[in-house]
Order: sequence, then structure tokens, then C-alpha cells
Amino acid sequence: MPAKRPPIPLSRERIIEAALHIADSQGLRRLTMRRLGDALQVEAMAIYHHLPRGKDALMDALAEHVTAVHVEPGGDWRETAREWCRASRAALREHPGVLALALTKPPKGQAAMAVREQTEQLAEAGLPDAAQAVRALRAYVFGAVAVEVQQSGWAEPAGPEDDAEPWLPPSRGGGSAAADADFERGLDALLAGLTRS
Amino acid sequence: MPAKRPPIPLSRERIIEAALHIADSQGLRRLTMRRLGDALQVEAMAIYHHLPRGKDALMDALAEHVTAVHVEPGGDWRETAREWCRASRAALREHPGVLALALTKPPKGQAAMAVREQTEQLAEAGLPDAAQAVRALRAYVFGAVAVEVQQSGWAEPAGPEDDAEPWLPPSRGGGSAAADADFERGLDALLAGLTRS
DNA sequence: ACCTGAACACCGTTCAAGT
DNA sequence: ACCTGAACACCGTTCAAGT
Repeated sequence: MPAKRPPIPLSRERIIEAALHIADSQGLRRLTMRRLGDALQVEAMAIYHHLPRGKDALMDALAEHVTAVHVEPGGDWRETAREWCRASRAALREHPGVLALALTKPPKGQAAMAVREQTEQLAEAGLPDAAQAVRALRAYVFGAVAVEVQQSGWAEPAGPEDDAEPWLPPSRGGGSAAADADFERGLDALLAGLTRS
Repeated sequence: MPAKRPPIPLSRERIIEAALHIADSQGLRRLTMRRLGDALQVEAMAIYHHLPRGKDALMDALAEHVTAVHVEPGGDWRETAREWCRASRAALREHPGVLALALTKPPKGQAAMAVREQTEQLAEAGLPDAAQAVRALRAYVFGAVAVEVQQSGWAEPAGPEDDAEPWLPPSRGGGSAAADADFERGLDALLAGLTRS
């Protein structure tokens, strides 16, 4: 007989990881407490022990996970801003399944802290209205990733056959290299605009 | 006794209207076929007669409704683009409850047609790479509205007391006038960037 | 043609109970 | 402390039936 599954203790981190996998591979609408329990080899009710507010808490945690990024402030404010935007874009693109949450839920917890951190870094580096700049940068990243993911064809039928991969290589409707170039070009333009305001 | 309710025939339009009202006032997660039926004075199952693919079709229709905008092409391409962006922003802001769908679902039907129309108008007006410009403009609007709605505090607790209003006046975290000015300023910068590329 | 009733499989969440 | 079983109210969707 197979060795009895070693009962790895459940944890917030393991739950979030499994939830991201389901959301990215099957879509947010198929992310279910019961399915999540199955993926974790546990009854759905066990999850409530680690996320007391249940599914709402899970959704919040997913948005937070994909949206709480950090960078070290090297170079001038322009370069710091660039790194923030690149890191944010990468985090969002990695988990298209929860993009809707990330773009829609106001930042809480770690995510709110990351926004404050970003604002302070830019202000310290000498940018006059850092709060407004951060809003503009966040908006830029959000919009760019939204159209990239739309164009990639994620959220389409896809059928229940394909299950394992986190997501197909984003090489459709223009390809990743072109998307990268577009992103950097738009980012440069935005940074130029922020300077002379 | 009260006059027997006049049986206004159900229709796709009435269904979508009622669904938008529920989503905007109570959130997408509370938009339910049964609740939607109640709002329309009809059993939930009647809806399937007008939206054969059920809830998926409803979600598609909501995204389409809030995303399929049209403008008449007056002035140069810059002014046409501006009008597209203003109209898109207005449509998205009017229905924060379905913003997640609008930013996330690839355009279909009327929405896809609107994108094509916009591209053609800009190309006809002499813009070299109109397709790329439309992507950039859509991204700009999406991102701007996403942070505006996040900042407005929509999607917060709000409780089930407040039910009637479509949405509170967007006068929080900076106010609508400041948001309008930010939007126009960013739009000008983007249009300038599109010119010299 | 349009709507309803009953039924089915599946949800989120609670609570007492097990270990 | 951590997980389970059973239960409850609610969900999407089907299908045969009513008018």
C-alpha cells in the first residue's frame, strides 16, 4: 500500500499557493472552498481555521499577494519608479487568474504598505507630488497588464483538458518581446510627463 | 387589492439593466440568477429563455454593455481619440460593479466591434500605427478608472442598508474634479507620446 | 412563445464532535 | 490545536410541464 500521506500542516501560505494555482489554471469562478480543500488533501472546513473570514479573506489575501511588491531604491527616482513598475507588471502577469481582484480591490495590509513605501521612496528621492505620481504609475501598470492579458486570450474557453501549466507562454497577439518594448516605451513617456508637471 | 402587476415581457435589455443595478449596488458576488429573477418579478429560470448560455452569457453581456462605446469622428485624430477615452471612462465609472469584468474579459460582439471601429477611425484620420495606439489608449483608460474606483472606496463593506442608489457621488480621496483634471492631463501626455513615435 | 415547479449537483459556512 | 461530519441555506442549470 502507498505510504500514508505525511500530514504537512496546513498554513496560510500553502492555502494561498494552492488557490493561486487553481485560479490561474481554471479561472476564479472555479476556485471553490471545496476544490481548494481537495487540492490541499483536506476537508474544506479546515481552511476556515487558517482564514477565519472564509472566502472573503481568501480573495483579499490573493489580491494582496499579487499586488504587494518591493524593490530596493537604487539610482534616481526615475529608476526606482521603473523598477516598481516592472516588478508590479511581472507579479500581475504571473497570476492572470486573480487580475480582476488585484485591479479592483483597494490595497489592504501588505499591499497598502507597499503603496505607502513606494510613495515615500519617491518623495525622499525628491519627487514633488509623489502621491499623485504613484497613482499615475499604478494606473499605467494596471492598464498595461489588463490589455496584455486580454490580448493573450486568457479567460477564453480553454476547456478542462489543460490543467497542469500555470499559464501558456504569453506569445500571442504580438508576443512578449513586443509587449515588453511597448511597456518600456510607454513607461518612459509617462516618466517624462511626470517630470515636467 | 392592488392591480395585478402588468406582465411587462422580459427582454435581454431589461435583464441587463436589472443585473447592472444589482452589481453596482450590492457587488458582483451578490448578483445571482435567483436574485435577478426576483428583481424582474419572474422565476430565475425564465431568464434562460432570453440568455441561453445562462450566467456566463449574462457576464459577457454586462462586460459588453459597459465597454461598447461609440463617438462621431469630428476634428483631427487627437480629438477623436480624446472623445473615445472620455466616453469609455464615463461608461466604466458609471458601473463600478462590473469593472472587474470589463477590464478582464477580452472584447466580444459589440465591444470588439467598437475597438475595430475606433482603430479604423484613427487610421483613416492618418495615424500610422492605429492598432497600437488603440491598445495604448484602452490601457490608459482602464488603468485610470481602476485606480479611481479603488480610491473611491467602492467594493468596501458598505453593508446591506444602502440599497437604492447606483453609487455614491465620487467625491472622496481627491474628488471628481481633481480626477477629471488628472485624467485629461495624462491623456494629453499620452497623445503627445503617440505623435512622436 | 414564454414562463413555472420540481429536481439535481454543487456552493459557503456553522457548529458540535473527534483526535 | 487542528481537523472532520453532518447540516443548513443558497446557488446554477435541466427538463418536463403548464398557459
